[in-house]
Parts: sequence; C-alpha cells; structure tokens
Amino acid sequence: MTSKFSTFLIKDILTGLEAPCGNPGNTAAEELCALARNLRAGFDNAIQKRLSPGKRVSESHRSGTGKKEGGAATQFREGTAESAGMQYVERNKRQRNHVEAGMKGFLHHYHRGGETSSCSPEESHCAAAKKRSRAAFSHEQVHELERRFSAQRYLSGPERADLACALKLTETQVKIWFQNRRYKTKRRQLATDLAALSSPKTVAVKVLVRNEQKQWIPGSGAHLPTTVPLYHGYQYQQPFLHQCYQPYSTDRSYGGTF
DNA sequence: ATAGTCAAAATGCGAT
DNA sequence: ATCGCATTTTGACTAT
Repeated sequence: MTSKFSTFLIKDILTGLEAPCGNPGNTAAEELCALARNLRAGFDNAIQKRLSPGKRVSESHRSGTGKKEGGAATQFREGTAESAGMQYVERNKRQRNHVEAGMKGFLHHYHRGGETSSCSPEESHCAAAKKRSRAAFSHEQVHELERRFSAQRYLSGPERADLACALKLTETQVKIWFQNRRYKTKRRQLATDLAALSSPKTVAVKVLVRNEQKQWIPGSGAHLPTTVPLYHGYQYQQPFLHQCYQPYSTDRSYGGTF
C-alpha cells in the first residue's frame, strides 16, 4: 500500500482524503469527504496558526479589551488531540492550575432567553450589555457534567432540570453543554478514525473463494471494502456509515448474487 | 500593554 | 422542542 500523502501532517492527510470525493453515487464516501472537509476547516485554523503565525483562515473579530476581568472563572480544559494540539496539553494543565475551588459563583452575565439573569432590569449597565457573554463553568460544574455525560449522552427534560438545579446552571446551559459535548466527541472520534485510516498499514487480504473460483482478484479493479472499522463510536448517529464501513466478512456465504 | 492563541459557550439554521 | 452541525464570539491565558 502506498500513501498518497506527501507528509504525515494532518493537514496533508485531510487534503489527501478529499481526493476520492469526485465519485458520485457513493454517498457514504461523499459523506465522509464532507465530514473530512469540515474537520479540515477546523484544523486549518489550528494548524495555520502554527505554520504561519498571524495568518488565519477565518479570523473572528476580537474586542481586544476586557481581559482577565472574569476573575475566578475556571476553564476545565481537556486534552486537545483533535486540533493537532497535543503540544498544548501541558500548557493547558498549567492553565488548570488557576482553578479556584471556591469560586464566587460561575459567571453568568446574561442569558438571551432570560431564564436567569445576574442583574436586575433596573440596573442600567445591563441594558448596555448587548454584547453576549460567555459563562465559564467551574471545575466542579464541568466535572459533574462530564461525569453525567459519560453515563448518558442524552438527558430527559426532568433529568436536565435536576442537573441544572444541582449545578446552579440554567436548563438551556445544560442542554447546550450536552449538545456541544456530543459534537465534540464526534469530531474527536472522526479525527481518530481519519488518522487511523490514513496511517499506512500492511493489511492481510483474504482471497474470497466460492465454488472453487476466486471472487476477487488483486488488480482486477474490483472494489474491496476497507477493513478499517469506521465510526464505531457513533454508529447509532450515522447508520449509513455502519452499513458502508462494516468490516468485511469472509467466513460466511453470501446472501446475494455476488 | 496588548496582540496572539486556544477551548468552549453560545448562536443560527435546517431537520426531525 | 430538541437535535446535529457549523460557526461566531468570548474569557482565559501566553508571548512579545
């Protein structure tokens, strides 16, 4: 097996994976390519910053002020392999050292839905605070959310309400956190699978024999499904992937007219 | 002091 | 109403 990737940079790997996208009719491949493109877009931001500092794919507007005014807010950061940022893990660990256990309540400056508000309507500064604010959940809050997520990826309405109450968060915040967390898990799983898929491997190929005849001959151009099991982590979300990337079986007879 | 960087909270949108 | 997904925006932090 020869690799079509010029380097082992994730950027190159993802670029290479776009190559077979022009294969109409193969919906699974198209889906995979679309996912890869999306993932690559995310990678680009992270990677380009390393390759050519100061040049970003999509630079969002930044206020440039108001830093560190958040006080004791905590950000519980996880390992970030998904963004080619393993080198940042150590730094993130250092950042976590800033955790203040008894933080004076999480920051919740405003919430569009008005479920909760940290200030009364008569406070004039709230009216001026059109700018959206982002709460930084405490270590304890995130830890409990993570613990709950590891147990169940979806919450019912009452479960969400209970958890929100226990964590002193709004139901919307809990809901959004779970949504973001599921998406994050999916992206991470995709990155892992893509890395596995792109790594050169020696694969033992069984020759399929039926009625004393080979059903697949190397070099014949016949399609040989990949032996790499993709998306096992969230097959329930993408059933088509489960079908299309099921490990090839050679130890049983075929049901169709092969 | 501030520009750069990152993860993640929040938002928008289409689908169910 | 809630979901997945993509994107935007922000707070926290580092580097210069």
